[in-house]
Amino acid sequence: MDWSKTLNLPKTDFPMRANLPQREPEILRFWEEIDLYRLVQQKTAGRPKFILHDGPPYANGHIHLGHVLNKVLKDIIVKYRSMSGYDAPYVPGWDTHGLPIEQQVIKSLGLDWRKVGPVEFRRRCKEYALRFVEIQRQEFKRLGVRADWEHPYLTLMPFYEARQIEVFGEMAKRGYIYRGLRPVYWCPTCETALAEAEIEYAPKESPSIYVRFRVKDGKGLLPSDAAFVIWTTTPWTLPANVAVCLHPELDYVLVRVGKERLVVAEVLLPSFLEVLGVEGGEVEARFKGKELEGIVLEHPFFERDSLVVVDTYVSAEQGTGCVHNAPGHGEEDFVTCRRYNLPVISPVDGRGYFTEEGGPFAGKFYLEANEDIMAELRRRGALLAAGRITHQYPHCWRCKNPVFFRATEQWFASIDGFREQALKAIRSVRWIPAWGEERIYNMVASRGDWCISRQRWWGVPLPVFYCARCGKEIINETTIEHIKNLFAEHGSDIWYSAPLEVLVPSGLTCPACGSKEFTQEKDIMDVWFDSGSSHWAVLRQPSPWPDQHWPADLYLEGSDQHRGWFNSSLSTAVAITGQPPYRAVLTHGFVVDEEGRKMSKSLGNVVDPQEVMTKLGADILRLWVCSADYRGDLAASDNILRQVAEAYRKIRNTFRFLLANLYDFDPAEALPYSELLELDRYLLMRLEEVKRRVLRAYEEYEFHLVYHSIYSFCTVDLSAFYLNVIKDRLYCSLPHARERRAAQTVQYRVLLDLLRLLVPVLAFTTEEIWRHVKVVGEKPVSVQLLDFPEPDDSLLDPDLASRWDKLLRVREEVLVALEKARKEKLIGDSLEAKVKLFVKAEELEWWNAAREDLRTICLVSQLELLPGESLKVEVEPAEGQKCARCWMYSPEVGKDGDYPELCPRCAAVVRELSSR
RNA sequence: GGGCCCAUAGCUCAGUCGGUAAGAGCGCACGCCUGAUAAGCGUGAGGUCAGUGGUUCGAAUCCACUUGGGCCCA
Repeated sequence: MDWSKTLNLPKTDFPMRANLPQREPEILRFWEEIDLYRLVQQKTAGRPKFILHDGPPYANGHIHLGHVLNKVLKDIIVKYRSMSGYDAPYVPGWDTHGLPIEQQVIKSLGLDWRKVGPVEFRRRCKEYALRFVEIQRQEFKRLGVRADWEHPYLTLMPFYEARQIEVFGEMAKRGYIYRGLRPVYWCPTCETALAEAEIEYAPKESPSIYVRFRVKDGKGLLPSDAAFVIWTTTPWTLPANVAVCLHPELDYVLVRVGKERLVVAEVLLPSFLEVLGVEGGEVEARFKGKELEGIVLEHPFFERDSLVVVDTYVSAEQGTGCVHNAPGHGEEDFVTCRRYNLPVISPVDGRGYFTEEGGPFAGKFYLEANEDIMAELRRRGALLAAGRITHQYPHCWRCKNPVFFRATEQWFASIDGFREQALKAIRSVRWIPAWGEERIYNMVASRGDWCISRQRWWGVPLPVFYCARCGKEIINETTIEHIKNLFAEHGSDIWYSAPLEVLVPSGLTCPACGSKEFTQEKDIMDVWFDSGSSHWAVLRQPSPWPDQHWPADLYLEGSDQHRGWFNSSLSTAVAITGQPPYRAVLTHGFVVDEEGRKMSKSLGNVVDPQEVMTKLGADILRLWVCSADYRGDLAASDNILRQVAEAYRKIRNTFRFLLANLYDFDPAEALPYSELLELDRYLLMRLEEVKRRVLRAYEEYEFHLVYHSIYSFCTVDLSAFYLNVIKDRLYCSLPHARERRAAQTVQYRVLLDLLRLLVPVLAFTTEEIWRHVKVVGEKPVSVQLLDFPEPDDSLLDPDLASRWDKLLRVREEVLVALEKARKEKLIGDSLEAKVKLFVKAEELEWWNAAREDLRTICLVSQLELLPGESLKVEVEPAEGQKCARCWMYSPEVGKDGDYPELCPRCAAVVRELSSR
C-alpha cells in the first residue's frame, strides 16, 4: 500500500529553478502591456507626493555596476513610497551635452569638427547622445526599474534648454554672472577651459630647476650682489614671471655659497645645499619673509622687474621657500599678484604655443620651450641646479594630456554673491548619512568662483551679445526672454543656424554707445550648469512633467556628487530662489572589488552587469544592492554574487514551499487568531517582529537590514523551524482539519506579508509569485499595485514569547543530544528517537503542560519528562513500530484491525477518507 | 598635502547609554533524510573586533596616532 496517496503533500506549478535570464524579459513585456507605471500612478493619485528627482547619468557608454547600484536604490525607494501611502512619480533623466560626447563623435565618426561646422557637428552629437539614451533606457528597464520611461527629461530638449537660459538670466539679473580674465585650467589638446571636475591628477615627469633672481633694489636690507633662489617644475612659465612670493612668517637667510650670496628659507637650506652639492653655507643675515616684501628683483632673462611679495600658501616643505609667480599661469599666483596690482602676462595661445609676447620663444610649444628656457638660464648663469622630478600633475579627464593654467576671458558665476545663503541652505537639508553635511559645507565654504564658459560647440550657448562697436556685453531681460523663447521653440541649434537679426531682439541698442550692431557669444555653458538646472527645468511647474513639484523630496547619487550635481544644483537654486532644491540628499559609496579596491580594467576586477543579467538575472543584482550597506563602499565579485544567488534560491524556495502547501487553501477559509495553535501564534509574532523591523529599515533607508531580516526569517524561523515542524499537521491530517487550516492560515499570511515587503527589492520574482497567489475578491493585475502590510499589535503577546523562548532553548539542547545519538548509530531520522528530558521537580508540571508542543518542535516520536537535578537530555530508540503513513513510532501501531500498519491517528484519518 | 568616510569570522551583516565568556546567516567540514528532492534538516570548526597607545573598575564601543582602502580636492 502506498500511503502517500492519502497524504496532503505539497503541490505547485511554481518552479524551483528561477531561470531568471529567460523569465525576466517575459515579465518586462507584461509590465509594458499593462502599462504598469501608469496603473501605479492612477492608483496612487491624490496621495501626498514623494518626489525623487533623478540625477541624469551621462549619455555615453553602456551602464556599469555603479549605475545599477544607483538606479536600483532609487527604484527601491520609489516602490516603497508608492506602496506606503505616497504618490511617487519617477521621471528619469539624461545628461546629453558636453565634451565626452564631442570627443566620441570626433573619434568614432572621424569627424573634423573644424570643417563640418557647428550645425552639422551638433546634429551628430545629438544623434550620438540619443543613441546612448536609448541603450541605457533599455538597460535600466532590464533591471526592473519602474519609471516613466516614455517621458524622460533630456538636457538637450528645447524646453529644458529654455529653462536653463532662464536660470542663467535670473542669475545675471541678480549680478552673479560676470566676465573676467583669469587663469583657468586649459587643455591645449582640446583647446578648451576645463572645470575642476574635469581634471584628473596623474604622475608626470617634469624638470626640477633652481633659478637665481638678482636683487635690483635691496631696500637697504640686502646687498646689491645678493639673489633670491626659486624652485620650479615649469620653466616655461618663467617668461610670465612678475613676482617672487615668500611666506610672511617664515625665516629666510642670506647665505654665502661660493661666490654667491643667496636668499632661501632657513628650514630648506640643508636640502638646498645638498641639491647644489655644496658644503657649508655661511649664514650672513636672517629675515622674516614679510621684512623682505617690496624688494625688487631682476627677471632672469627679460628686461623686466620681479617684485618680492608675500602670501601664506607658500610651503616650507619643498624647494626654497621662494615661489616664482606667474599670475597668467597659476591660480594662487593670480590671487596674490592681483593684490600687488601686478600685470597678468599670458604669452601662450590656446594650442599651447608661445605668442609674440613670448619673445625669443614665440612659436614654440610650451613644453618644448622648457629646454630653450633652461639653455637661456644656463647661458646667463642663472640656472643653479637642474634635475628631473615625477610628481602628481593635472591632466585633462578626456584626452589624458597634461593641462596648464592660462589667463583667458571667461564667464563666471560668483559664488561669493550667495555663499552665505548656500551655507545656510545646506544646514536646512537632511543629509543621509549625516556626515554628507560637513562634506558639502566645507566644499561650498572654500570653493572659488564657478567658471561656466567652455570654448566648445556641444552645449547650451551662453546667451550673450556684444556691442560690435564698443565691445560691451549685453545681457538683459529682453535678450534673455527673446533667446529663451527661440530656444523653447527651436532648440539651441538656432544659435548656430539663424542669422543674428533673428537672435537679437528687435530694437536692441547698446546701452553704452547706442550702437545697433552686435556680435554673439561663441562659448557654451559648462555641462554642470545643464544638470545643475534640472530642478528648475523639470520640477518647476508648469512643465512637461506636471506631476513633479519643487523642491524635490530626495536626491540620491554617489558621494562624488557632493562636489558635482548636489553642488551645482544647490548653487543655481540658491542663486535664483534662496532655497535648496532638495529636502534630503542620500549618498551611496562606490563599487569596489572583494579586496576593497576600485574596479578598473587594468586590475581585471570589473564585474559587468550585462553579463550578470545574462547568467544570473536582474533580481540577483537587485538583491546584491539590497544586501550590502551602501553607506560605505560596495564590494562585488563572482564570489559575492554567487553567495547572493544562493540566498535568492533560499528565499525563492521558501516561497515555493508556502505556495505548495496552500494548493487547496481558500483564503476565505482563513481561521481567526483565536483558533490558531500556540505554535502558529508564536510564528505570527515572529512575523510581526520581522515586519516591523523591515518597515523601519525601509523608512530609514537601511535596506541591508531589510535583506538580512527577511532572509534570516526565511532560513531560521520558517525553513528550519516552523515549516519543518508543521509538516505532520499539513500532510497527515484530514484536508479540512482545523489544525491543518490553522497552519495554512499562518502560511498564507506569511506569504502575503513577505511578498509585499519584498516587492521593492525582488521586482521580477515577486511578480512571478503573485501569479500563483489566490486572493479573496478582485486580484490586482500586478503585485506592485498592492500596499505594504501594516503593523498589527494584536499579534504581539509577551507571555507567549517568553514561554516559547524557553521551549526553543530546550529544543537546541535536544537537537545536540539527537546528533550525538545519530553519531552513535542509535538513530537516523529524529522520529526514530524517544527523548527523556530531566527537569527540576518543581518545574515538572509546567513542562508537562508543554510536553506535546515540545515533542512536536523536536520532531521526535516520544518525549518523556522526568524529575532531575537540572536540565538533562537522554535519547533512546522510540517505542513501538513505525507508522507506515506518518512515519512516527508508536506502541499502538498494529492494534487497529483494518489498518495494522498505521498508528491510531492515521487509521482514523484513512477510515474517514475511505468512507467518503 | 587638505576635507569627508570605511575597517567585527572566507563572504554579507547584528552588536542599544561603554558592562556577563563577541552574535546571525551563508560558505566550509562531518552527518541525517529521501513525502520541499538540481530540495530539506542537524552538528561542528572558524574572530588579537585593522594596529599601537590612552581614558576607565571595565573598551568592538570613547580619545589620539598609525596602517590599509574609498570619494572629493590641492
